[in-house]
Amino acid sequence: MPESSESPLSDAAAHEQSSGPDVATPIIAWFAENARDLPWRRPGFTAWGTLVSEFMLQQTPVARVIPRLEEWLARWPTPADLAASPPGEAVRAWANLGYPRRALWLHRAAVEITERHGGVVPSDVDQLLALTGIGDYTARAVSVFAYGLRHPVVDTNVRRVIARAVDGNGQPGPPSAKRDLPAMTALLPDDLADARAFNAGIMELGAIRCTARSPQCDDCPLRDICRWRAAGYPEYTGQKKAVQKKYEGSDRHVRGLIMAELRHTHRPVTPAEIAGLWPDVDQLQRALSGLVADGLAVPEDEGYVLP
DNA sequence: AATACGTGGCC
DNA sequence: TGGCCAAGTAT
Repeated sequence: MPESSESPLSDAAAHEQSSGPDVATPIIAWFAENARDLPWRRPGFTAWGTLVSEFMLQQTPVARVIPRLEEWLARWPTPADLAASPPGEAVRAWANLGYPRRALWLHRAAVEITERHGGVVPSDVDQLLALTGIGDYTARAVSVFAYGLRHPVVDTNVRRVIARAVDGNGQPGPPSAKRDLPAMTALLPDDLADARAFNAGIMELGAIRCTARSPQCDDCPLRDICRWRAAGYPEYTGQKKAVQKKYEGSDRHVRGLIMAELRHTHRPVTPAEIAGLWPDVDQLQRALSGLVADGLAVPEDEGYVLP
């Protein structure tokens, strides 16, 4: 009799019978050997640091985030420190990370954490979701990575790995909490530490091996069980992603020009200076109004300043 | 549900 | 060159 009677099936293996091959075990093992050395994986990294990193990582590449994150945490080591600064300083420190509303939202979240949670980043997903700028991904990421709670964490990397390895599709369909969370839950190990490592590992796999454009399947821990690979990498036939609009000449572009100007000075930016940023007066006015409406620019006597 | 929202690197 | 992509959220 083999050792199966003496070594019971692991939790992960137990899922196998109803849910296909075990995805978690090879990913956890791979992650233990291949995890990048990133700031938020350092021992002693705080929950606040995790929250800040997750805000910055929303749609912005890791390499661009790291220097800004380190500056940010040196300047504002706690939520209360950030809450005590003007929001405009957060926008300035955000620099070129893009989507500067996130800086405003992060500042607002810091105020909320200070007021509602005594300055301690909450671990509860629903309390995190109630904070400004925190959605389904970030709430779970903070709860899991900062506090070790057991939840599925689903980002674009995770969705892509599951689409390929489990569903046999080259790309995931449109994001859907209704489908994405159950799909990840079905793969999640029962053990707390394993669940955390699996969440981090599958995200890392999507980020550095199972990438969108050039997957390195020969070095993938799932190469023997990946359904997309087994099927010969069929073209994706599902719903196409909405085409990203051209940036050059867009309203976003003009907003970006104005924001760069506001960040680079502590003096009000005059209407004349703003007028010099872009030839189309109507578009410039539209961008400026939008920024004021968003709270990123504030009109003063002399011109516009950060909040 | 579709769209707006920055900035830059990569092939 | 230019389209695609990047740890999403709010509306």
